[in-house]
Amino acid sequence: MARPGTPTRVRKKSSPGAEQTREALVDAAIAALREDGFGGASARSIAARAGCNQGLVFYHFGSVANLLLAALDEVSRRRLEEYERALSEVDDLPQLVAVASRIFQEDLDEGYVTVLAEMIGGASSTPGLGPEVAKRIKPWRSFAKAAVDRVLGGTGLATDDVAHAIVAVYLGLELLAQLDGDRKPAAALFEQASTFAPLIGSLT
Amino acid sequence: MARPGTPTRVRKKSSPGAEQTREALVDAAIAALREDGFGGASARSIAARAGCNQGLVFYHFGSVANLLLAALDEVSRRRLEEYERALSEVDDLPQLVAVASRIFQEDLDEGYVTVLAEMIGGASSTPGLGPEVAKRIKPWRSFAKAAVDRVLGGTGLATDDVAHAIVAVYLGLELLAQLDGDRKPAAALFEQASTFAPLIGSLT
DNA sequence: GTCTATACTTGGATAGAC
DNA sequence: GTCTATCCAAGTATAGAC
Repeated sequence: MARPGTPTRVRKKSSPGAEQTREALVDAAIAALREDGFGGASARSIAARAGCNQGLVFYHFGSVANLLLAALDEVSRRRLEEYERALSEVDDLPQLVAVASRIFQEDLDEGYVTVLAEMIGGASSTPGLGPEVAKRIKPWRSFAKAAVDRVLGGTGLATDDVAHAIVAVYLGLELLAQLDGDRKPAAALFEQASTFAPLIGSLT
Repeated sequence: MARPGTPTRVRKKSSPGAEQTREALVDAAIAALREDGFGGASARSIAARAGCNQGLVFYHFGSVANLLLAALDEVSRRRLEEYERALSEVDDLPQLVAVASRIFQEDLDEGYVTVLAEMIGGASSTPGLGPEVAKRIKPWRSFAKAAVDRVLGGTGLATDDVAHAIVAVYLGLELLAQLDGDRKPAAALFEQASTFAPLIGSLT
């Protein structure tokens, strides 16, 4: 939300190497996007979170936009790894909904989807950023399609469209949850979905 | 009425009246949010679009944030009016999907949902803006619920959750369409929905 | 590699002329 | 009511010391 209180510090003040600093900046950028949004993710605010100097943003990443893209890369890497792990347990639609529910809860708690949504929304005001963000969102969409194919494949359904809708719901629920500061409606929705999943599953 | 010697000046010729300027600024703010996003909607960029001076933003609205909220108000007013008109033609789920499809297409073409999504996303980086935006999004949610109730009411379904999901899909599809510069996936999704609507309708 | 200092730019906001 | 001028804060980015 809109910066109440002290921002999250992700690194203690010692004398680290280059790799530590890069990581600290990426983590700080994630935190900044999550807590202050795209507009609040400035070189200065990120560096303050990382406990290092503002100039290091440009030394290590060349520009703020590049650092934010690196943050998006990192979030994608972490989550898709977790998603793959979770998807391997899934065989049918009810299971998928249950797993998706748990994972989405994690995503909201950790603010990962916030990072996605803020980068997508923010891309419109930074020339050239859009295509780079799109490139990094693509794996999420591919994953969604793979998950849908796994449980609805061979049913003649247009899994492309279903996957697209799922990503849209994901982002939209995040926007609303962020706006309200309330994740309960999203949770309730997943509960509804889990009661309907067997029904839909039996239709196919 | 006008006394002799003091002709009533309806409007100065060289400069527009206050109301015209306000409207121009609001329209310009909508355009700025749509084309340049929240981050690109500065007092200077908006005033340039409106063809007037930057200082007038503060004279008429006090702050940029207030102008953006006025823009959101105007978008809500325009669209909800249109929505109400459209909803009155609707009696069942297939009709609702058809009407929603047409309206959503309009929303995308005119960039109305972009304004919503940008304001929601941008609110995280401007202290105090979140609650104000939430207040203005509420009518959209109420409308969605009313529409859902109209076609699914009395079926025991949790229409609150369904309406919440619909708003989420709406915002999410917009984010993705904006990112890709492509509205076709959203259109395809509505087409899918219109083939499934009768099926769901018959279930209830 | 990291820090300090600084040039440059943009944006929010106000004062005062017209 | 509108415009010009200006101040001030914040942000990007670079140079150079350590």
